[in-house]
Amino acid sequence: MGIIEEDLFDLAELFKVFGDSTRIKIIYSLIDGEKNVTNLVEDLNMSQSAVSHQLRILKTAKLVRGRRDGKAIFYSLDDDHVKAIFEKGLEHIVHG
Amino acid sequence: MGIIEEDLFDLAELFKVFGDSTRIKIIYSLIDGEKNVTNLVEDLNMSQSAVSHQLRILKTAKLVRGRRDGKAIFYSLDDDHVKAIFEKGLEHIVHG
DNA sequence: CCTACACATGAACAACTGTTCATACATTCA
DNA sequence: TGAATGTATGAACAGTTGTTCATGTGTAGG
Repeated sequence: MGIIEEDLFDLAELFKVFGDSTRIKIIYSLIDGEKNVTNLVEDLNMSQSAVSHQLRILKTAKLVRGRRDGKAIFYSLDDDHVKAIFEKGLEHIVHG
Repeated sequence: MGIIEEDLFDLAELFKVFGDSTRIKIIYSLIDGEKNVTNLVEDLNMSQSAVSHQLRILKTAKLVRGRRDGKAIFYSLDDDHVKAIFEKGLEHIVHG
């Protein structure tokens, strides 16, 4: 497993996506299970626009994925790594 | 383990520190073991000032720690969590 | 002391980021 | 088709971030 400079760049980009309060709240909210945008807006108490913008960033980074059901779009964490990274970070917080 | 809003904020702040190429390179470089600033400057091929500025951020976030030996200051990862978080992130990259 | 070396730090500036506001797109139902 | 609901998106703007440049601090040796 040879790590090249590009991997380190990508890694920084990944953590950059985790490094925002709004996006972290979205990820935390989705650990419970999938939620649509309206649910998330209520959960975070933020504007629908702000949440949608951040969902797009999370989706582009392949951290969440969306599934349409009628008018609503339900988002969920894309894979188990997302939760794992979240939890590893949390460990560092609570043991600090 | 009740997670409150402040924890999520701190968590985002933590990932924010990981979310920069220079700092990720420093962390990666320190996985090998402690290094002084001059070593890191050569390793990253960046200005001493830029590296020092980022070291300060990493130190403030308690991700690295410094130990003076004569004129040099040797930096190392502060605890095992740092490496663990780095590696969890890397898993997501290489399986992408 | 004075110089050289190792590192830190403050100011400044360009680049980037996240929110808001307005508007557009998509789907359902009457 | 028209209205209502759910979501996405572009522009714009303030706030933040990382680098550079210049300078300051600390340590060892002569």
